[in-house]
Amino acid sequence: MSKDKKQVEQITDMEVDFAKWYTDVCKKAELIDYTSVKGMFILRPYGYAIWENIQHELDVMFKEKGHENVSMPLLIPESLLQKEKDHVEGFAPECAWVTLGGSEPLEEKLCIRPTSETLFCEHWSQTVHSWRDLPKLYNQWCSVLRWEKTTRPFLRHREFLWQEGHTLHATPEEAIAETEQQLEVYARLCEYFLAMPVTKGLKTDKEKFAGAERTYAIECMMHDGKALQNGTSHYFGDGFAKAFDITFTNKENQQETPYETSWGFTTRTIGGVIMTHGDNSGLILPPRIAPTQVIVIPVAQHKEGVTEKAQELLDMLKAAGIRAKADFSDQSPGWKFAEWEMKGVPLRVEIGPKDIEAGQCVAVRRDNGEKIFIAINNLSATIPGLLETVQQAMFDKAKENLQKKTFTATTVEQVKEIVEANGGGFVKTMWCGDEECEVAMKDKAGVSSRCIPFEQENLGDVCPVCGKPAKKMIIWGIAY
RNA sequence: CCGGGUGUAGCGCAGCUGGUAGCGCGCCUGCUUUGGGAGCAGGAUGCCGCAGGUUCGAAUCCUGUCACUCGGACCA
Repeated sequence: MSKDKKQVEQITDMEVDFAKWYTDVCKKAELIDYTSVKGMFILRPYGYAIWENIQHELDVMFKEKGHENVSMPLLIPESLLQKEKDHVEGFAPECAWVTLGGSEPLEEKLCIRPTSETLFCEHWSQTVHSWRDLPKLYNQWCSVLRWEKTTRPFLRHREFLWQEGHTLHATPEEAIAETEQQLEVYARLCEYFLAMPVTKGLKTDKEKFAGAERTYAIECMMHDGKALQNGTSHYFGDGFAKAFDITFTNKENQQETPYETSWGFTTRTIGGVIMTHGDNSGLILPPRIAPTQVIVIPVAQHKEGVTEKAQELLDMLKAAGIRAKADFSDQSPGWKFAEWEMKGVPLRVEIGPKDIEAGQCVAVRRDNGEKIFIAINNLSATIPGLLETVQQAMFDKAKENLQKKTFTATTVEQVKEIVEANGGGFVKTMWCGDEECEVAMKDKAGVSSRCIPFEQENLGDVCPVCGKPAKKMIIWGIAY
């Protein structure tokens, strides 16, 4: 084993260069690949498998809450996009347009959907007539296009996969409840399945979605101290419905305007998983979402009985409902260890001649490297619990990191010092609610508002920027 | 979009005072190995990012362009 080879294969240490570490992991764990068009990424089978698992868990939760999946068109006529003023102002700058059909110029140019509110609205304006038609609880799995200036794997694609939920309700109360309910679904996905602790809250007016009355979001803390938003849920009031002339007849035979929501979750979160859990050996995947939960590695597989025993273990694990694979390739054991660590498989099971003789195998945890000897007879009974242990340990570790990077401050100078010392972090302060102070905080301390958390604390009664009475506690940070 | 860096084999790189491309790893074949990225022997692989220009001749010089990347702005 030459030193040079190791250096070639190794990823950059995250302490040396976190950004390089991140892209190294994305590429070397074979999650993603670049294409010849900026911001257009290939999700390779392993990366797509993670998305499929996320997709499945979300889809189950959506359907439990009564949502139905639909498929809307890719293209939006310019006139349709322009119906809601705030919405078009927010999205038009990053829209891509189709102006030709074959060789014929189009009469009206068509926007490649950056999001589909307008399409749902147009559809509902024609199909919703009665209170009996409500609520509409729709969801779409698709990709959307936004012409971003800076792109990064998972974190910012020009085309990205997501789901967008769109719902229509008879009352504001019902719509708001829907918005909050779906935020909880996202929080559940992050915390229970992805082992990422979240901070739930409301976006400021400055940061809210174009056209929304309220935007809720969940914010996660990455290993380097930067914040990542994972999922947003918007309450539109009746703004869109009015702009698109959606009305229904209520029980009293009167015309009313319904209330709308939308909520979205994207592949960006996979970037969040990488930056929350990964280490210098590569990816670490939470067991509940890992495409492969257990990798069986035969040691000295040319020796009599080893391959057969490894196959036997694999069959046992699969029979126990575990997503398991075995690596029978002719690479050396050391190579396989490093490779599957890179790919973040939560548990490795080694089986070699010595183990077979002892009637055992060795399980190694990806999250902390711990080796556990397991009698082969007990394998199927032991592994599920071990996967649970890993899942929980990953959440606890991420939570610890979140707590370590969460601070409170009462002055702008303090915010600045904390952020500079920690490369980011969540800094909680009071806030008067004025956008001017929000902008000033960005200028003076280099942070933007992340959210006004549901869980409020009393950190005093004045705004650190203007000194006027403060209404709310807000969280600041540096966002991806 | 503004500023810095980088594009040469699958990966990492050398060659860049112009003369027609090289190293390491990987890959393929064979044998020996196998508990932390194995060893030996043989073999294959290049629109030198792309497009123009200068020149007898360009990976090398000039212009443009595209992509990656870091910072900033913008954005969810």
